[in-house]
Amino acid sequence: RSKLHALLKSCGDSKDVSLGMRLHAGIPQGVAAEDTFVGNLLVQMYGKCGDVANAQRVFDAMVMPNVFSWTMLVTVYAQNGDIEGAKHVFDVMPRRNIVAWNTMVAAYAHAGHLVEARIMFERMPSWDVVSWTAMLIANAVNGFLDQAREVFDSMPEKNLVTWTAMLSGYAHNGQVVDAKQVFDSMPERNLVTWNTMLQAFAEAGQIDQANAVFKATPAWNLSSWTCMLAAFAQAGLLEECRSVFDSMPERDLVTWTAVVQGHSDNGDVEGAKCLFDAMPGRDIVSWNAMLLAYAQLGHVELAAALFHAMPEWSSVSWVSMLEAFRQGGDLDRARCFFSTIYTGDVIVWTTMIATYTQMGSFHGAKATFDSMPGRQDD
RNA sequence: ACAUAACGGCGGGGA
Repeated sequence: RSKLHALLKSCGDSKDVSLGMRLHAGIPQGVAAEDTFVGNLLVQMYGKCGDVANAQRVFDAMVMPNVFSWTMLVTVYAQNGDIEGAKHVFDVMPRRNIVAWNTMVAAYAHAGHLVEARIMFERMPSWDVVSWTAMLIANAVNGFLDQAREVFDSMPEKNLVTWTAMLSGYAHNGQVVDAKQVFDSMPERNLVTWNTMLQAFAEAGQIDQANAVFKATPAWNLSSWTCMLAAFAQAGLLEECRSVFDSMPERDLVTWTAVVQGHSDNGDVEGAKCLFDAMPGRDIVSWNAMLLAYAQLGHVELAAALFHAMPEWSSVSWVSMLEAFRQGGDLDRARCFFSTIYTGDVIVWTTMIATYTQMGSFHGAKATFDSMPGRQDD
C-alpha cells in the first residue's frame, strides 16, 4: 500500500493518467471501494491528472468515504476550475472541517471572486494561517494590494507561504519595489520565494536585476530556468535565452513553449518552428504559441494550416487566427472565420470588433457589439 | 497512512 501510495502520487505529480489507470486496473476488484485509503489515493491521482469524471467515479463507488475523501473531492473540482462543482460537493458533505472551508476560499480567490471568497471566509467557524493567506490572495489577484497588505499585517500568524504570497501579489501587480522590500524582510526563504522574486524583476523588465537574483539563487528548478530564459527573450536577448535553454539539465512542456515563444517574440519564425517540431509533446498552450507566432509575423497561410492541424482549439486559438487575418487585411476571411466560432469568450468578440473598427467598418463593429451574448455594460 | 494556501509558457481592450 505504501508502494501504491508513492506510485499514484508520482502519477499525479507528473499528470501521467495512463500510468495511473494501469495502476488502478491492477488493484483487485472492490479494493478501491472498500479500502477508503486506497480510494482516496485514486481520487487524488485522477484529480491531479485533470480527470474529474474518474475521480468522481471512484468516489461514488466508495463504501465509507471519510472526511479526507470529501475534502479531496472538493479540491479535485476546485483545482480543475469547476467552482460550482466544488461548491456542490462542499454543500452536500456530511461534516465540513477547516480544510474544506479553506479549499473553497482559495478556489474563489484564484478565480478572482473576491466577494464570494469573503462570504465564505466570514461564515467559517474558525480560521488558521491558510484561511488568512487565501484571503490575502483573493485581494491580491484583484489588484487590491493595499487590502492584501492589510490582511497580511493583521494576520495573527504568518508562515513562509504567507510571505511568499504577499511577495507574489506585488510581483504580479508590477510593484517590484514593494516586492523587493518583502523579499528583504522575510524571515526565511525557499526556492519558490527566490523564483517569485526573479519573476517580479522579469515582469518589470529589469533583466539585470532578474539575472542577479537568478545567480544568487541557491539551487534552481524548472521554474527558475524557464522564468530566466523567458526573461532573456522578453529583453531581446535571444542568445542568452538559448544558452539557458541549452544548458538546462531537464526541460518540460512549459520550458519548450517558452523558448518557442522567445524565438517568435524576437522575430525568428524559423527558429520557433524548428523548436516546435522538436518538442517531445505539445499541449493547447504550445500550439497556440506557435499559431500566434505565425499570426503576428504575418504568415497567414502557415497559420491557417497549423490551425487545421491542431488537435483542439481554445479562445486563444480563435483570437490568433483573427489576428492573422487582421494582419493580412483580410476582413472577409476574418468575418467568415468568426461566424464559425460558437464558444468564443469576450476577448474573441472584442478582437472581432477591433478588426472591423480597424478596417473602417463601423457598421460591422456595431452589429457585432450589439449581438454579443452576455455583454456587461459597466 | 491520505485532504487546503505561495513560483515558470499562449490572446483583445483598458489603465
